[in-house]
Amino acid sequence: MPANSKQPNIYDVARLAEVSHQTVSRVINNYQGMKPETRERVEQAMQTLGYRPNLAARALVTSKSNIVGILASDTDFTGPAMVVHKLEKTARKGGFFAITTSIDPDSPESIIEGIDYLQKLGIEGLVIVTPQTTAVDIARDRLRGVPVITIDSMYRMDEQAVSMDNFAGATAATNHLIELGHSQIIHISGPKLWFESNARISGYSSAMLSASLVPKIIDGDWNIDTGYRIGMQLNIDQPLTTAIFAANDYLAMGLLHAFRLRGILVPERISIVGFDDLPETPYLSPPLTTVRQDFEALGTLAMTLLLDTINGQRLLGHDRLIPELVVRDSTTPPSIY
Amino acid sequence: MPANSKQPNIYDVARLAEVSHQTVSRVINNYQGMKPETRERVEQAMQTLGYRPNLAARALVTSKSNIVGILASDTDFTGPAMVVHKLEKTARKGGFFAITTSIDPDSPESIIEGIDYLQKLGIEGLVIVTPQTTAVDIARDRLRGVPVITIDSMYRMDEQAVSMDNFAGATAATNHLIELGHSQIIHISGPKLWFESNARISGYSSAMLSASLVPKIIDGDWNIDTGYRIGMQLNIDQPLTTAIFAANDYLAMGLLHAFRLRGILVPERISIVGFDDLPETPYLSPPLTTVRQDFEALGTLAMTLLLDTINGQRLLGHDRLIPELVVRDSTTPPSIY
DNA sequence: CCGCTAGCTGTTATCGCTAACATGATTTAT
DNA sequence: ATAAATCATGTTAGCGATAACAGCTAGCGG
Repeated sequence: MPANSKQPNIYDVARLAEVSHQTVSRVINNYQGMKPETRERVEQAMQTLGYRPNLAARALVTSKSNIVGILASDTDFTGPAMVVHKLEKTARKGGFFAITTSIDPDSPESIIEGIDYLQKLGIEGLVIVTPQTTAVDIARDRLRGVPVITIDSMYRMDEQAVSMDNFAGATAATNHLIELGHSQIIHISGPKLWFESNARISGYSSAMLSASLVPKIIDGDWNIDTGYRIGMQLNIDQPLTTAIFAANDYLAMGLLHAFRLRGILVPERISIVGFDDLPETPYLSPPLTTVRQDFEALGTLAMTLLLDTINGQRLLGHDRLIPELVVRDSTTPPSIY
Repeated sequence: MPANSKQPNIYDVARLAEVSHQTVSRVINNYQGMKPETRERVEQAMQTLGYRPNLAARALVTSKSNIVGILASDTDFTGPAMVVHKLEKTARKGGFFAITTSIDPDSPESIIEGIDYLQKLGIEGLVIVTPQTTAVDIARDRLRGVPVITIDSMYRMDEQAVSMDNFAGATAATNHLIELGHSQIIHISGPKLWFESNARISGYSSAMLSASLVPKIIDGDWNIDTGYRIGMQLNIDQPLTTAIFAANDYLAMGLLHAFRLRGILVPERISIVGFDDLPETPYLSPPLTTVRQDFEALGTLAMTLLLDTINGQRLLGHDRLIPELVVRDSTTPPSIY
């Protein structure tokens, strides 16, 4: 095996098949209008030589890299991970390579660095999965001419984006509590810089106001121990609170744990709703009422849109997925006292 | 901005800086031994033109793609996600691009497809994060000459790999239970095809046998509802069982929930140990004793090794990380009855 | 004051492929 | 039967970079 180590190229194939290299190129590119017999011969030759087209050479001459970028935030949350996974799969199915770069969404430098890195590769499109506002602007500014699509940016409807309708999800969660008869409902929000947080806050507030109730928001983030800390400190008697809508399941789990330690019964004393429907939520004590998002559909949709745009088959638009309320045992009507 | 849309190339820079294109190339490649003044001039020109080297052209002439592949399994578990994340970061820091391809680890075709896909790009190295045996062999067979490194393959010590010592982790978990005084300890395993499962089974069995105890293994997988189902069905009285070592935290969480429903007290009646240290494990009821793995270190280490090998600075070897037992409230000495 | 050696910079060829045009062999139209 | 149109394939040039070597200046010793 050490002998002729070089990878065969298009000329080697051409020689073996006794055609010109251009004919080989035609076979590779599936050109219609050549003798089936010739094509056969070329394919035979490619087979026996184990020929593989050199993408760098092709990229050089066509100035098409066949690569799309994915800019994802540092976090290891399951949602984004599933989205990224589907993005990659869909890209591959569409004949593209997807290269994922993770960034620290709070550091503009990190974002710029990530985008420059992708740009070096000559990406033909970009999907941003960083649900944080600044990345999009930076990307559009630096990647002129390259289609950029965002996942989730509900409150900037001008953007080219695929979004999970967090507003609708939050509304559904809040309305569920309202319909059960709760009137003192607190929302524990996610971090302020995230698209999702804001959309959920809006959805919650809107539902509360529509029911002539007063929104009350406690600032949080996505972490379980934040939920725990808030749960340990929160005074739910004054003013009397009977329900909490947490911005994600981790917060809800932290709350559950804190209330368990404090002897506050869920759902008897207080109802809790989460958001995300993590795999373990049905197995919590009590099983958590939450909002399920179809991340896989989100990823597939986003990449499909992007590829269609690259291929000139469509212009980027705005598409939206509606999450679904999953009612479990952590919510009941408020008890009478 | 629509005017001269073309990206500037090395010749444009050369013209502006009044040097030859080769001199520009020298600047790009940080060649030592040119007049600082010339370099300055060239850098100036690159700056004003917004020049970016074309990687495809470079790859073509150097036959170095500067890309490494990551082959990861379909799963969305946090552990692998963190590993992949660090792999990418480390690759980027080392001047490489990392392209992740997710595969279905149970389908050889999917593996072959993924590898071929990566090979087309001309990857210079590959990290396999599919903790399942077949992928490695396929990769090595198809990617002759390209260094391949595996994450976790404890039981094939000949391989070039970085591994989490699941055997040691499982031993630690089991010994912890033994030292507490348990003698009837069941292991609920992960899926048989995974490296990790087998290593944990071995570690458990070995610890049991060393203590002259009889191993008892129930086949499971990684899913929480499997843990739940097993927990609902398991007869822990006959023979009397006082402790369970679950192959991962999800299984443990499923067990916890089932036992809660059945009124079986944890840890009073039965102790439970998990594996992984998911973020929510400290907040379970009771907080879970588990085994923590430093996935980030694992990813960093693996990619560092791979890049060093590509750069010819080292030969791939075998490196190993030891996980750490984290004792919480779900384990106590067996109660006397 | 000449030639030789460094020290910089320039010239030419080449990587593997596709685009654009050119050519030869057929077929069709008249 | 002959010009024109069609089909299948071949030829040439060039994408943007690096490699390898060539060439030009200085500075130094003799």
